[in-house]
Amino acid sequence: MNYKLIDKNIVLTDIENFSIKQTLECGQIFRFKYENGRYTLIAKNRVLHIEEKTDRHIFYNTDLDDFENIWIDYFDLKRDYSIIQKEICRDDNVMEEAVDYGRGIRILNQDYFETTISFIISQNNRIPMIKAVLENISSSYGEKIKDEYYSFPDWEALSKVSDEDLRLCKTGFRSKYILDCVNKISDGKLNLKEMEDLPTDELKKKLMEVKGIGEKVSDCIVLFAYGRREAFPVDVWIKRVMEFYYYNNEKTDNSLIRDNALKKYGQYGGYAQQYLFYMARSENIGK
DNA sequence: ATCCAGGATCTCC
DNA sequence: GGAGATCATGGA
Repeated sequence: MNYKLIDKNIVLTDIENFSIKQTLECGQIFRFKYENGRYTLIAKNRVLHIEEKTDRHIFYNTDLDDFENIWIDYFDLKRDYSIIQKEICRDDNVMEEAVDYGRGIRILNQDYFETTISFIISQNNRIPMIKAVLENISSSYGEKIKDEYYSFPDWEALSKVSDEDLRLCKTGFRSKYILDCVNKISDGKLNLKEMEDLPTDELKKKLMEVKGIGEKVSDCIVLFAYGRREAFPVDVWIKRVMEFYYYNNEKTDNSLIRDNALKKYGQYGGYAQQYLFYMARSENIGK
């Protein structure tokens, strides 16, 4: 990896297995857009513009301090993904194809609260709708960063919002789940920061005490926010693509799919899941 | 119009 | 502990 500051922009070169397009569009994050040839990401209370060229990425209007102290970790740039890719592709032709398809995916290290609320909203919902709801919540209850960009609100800001008002953001039946999460935090029954040291199974169970967080949503939260890369969320896409390729096109219980994946991919389950999800959804496999 | 979406809960057995 | 209906909302 090589990076340098040129005119208030960070130019990143010589890095393998990184694509901002694949990283943002693989379904792990919702608060971004693509416009005029570059991505705009809202995270870490900042607005970041990123352009991807064949031999480099350009991070606009940032500095070395932010890049080194925030974005390298956020984009998981220090990890060697070639080891992971080689390991999960062993005796697995389907995974080879999936890795080849999404080789530039990095699993982000996202904010606990925003990720929790985001994946509560994700249940029985579509990605464009999830993005719209999160934008509604941010512009209504977050703080203005600059221009039309707002931060995602913290739990204190959302604790002042009524169920009725939250529904105006198109959360639908999920508003009561969001409020249950916020209330548990304000009551001290849930502390997302303190939970970061728990073993993964206990962390998952603790999250699942919140109404609206089940097995799959909990898996997403621990994977995308708490760095638990062994987690293997089984959603409709993973279910379809795995039934198609690994289960002879036969209906298979989510719990069985997950248990088998945990055994097969071990500490790399989350990566395997993202490669499969990205390929399946991008190519409409199994649908 | 009917079905479905990065599911979870509630009810009933 | 498993099957089935239900939950808002909007796009296909």
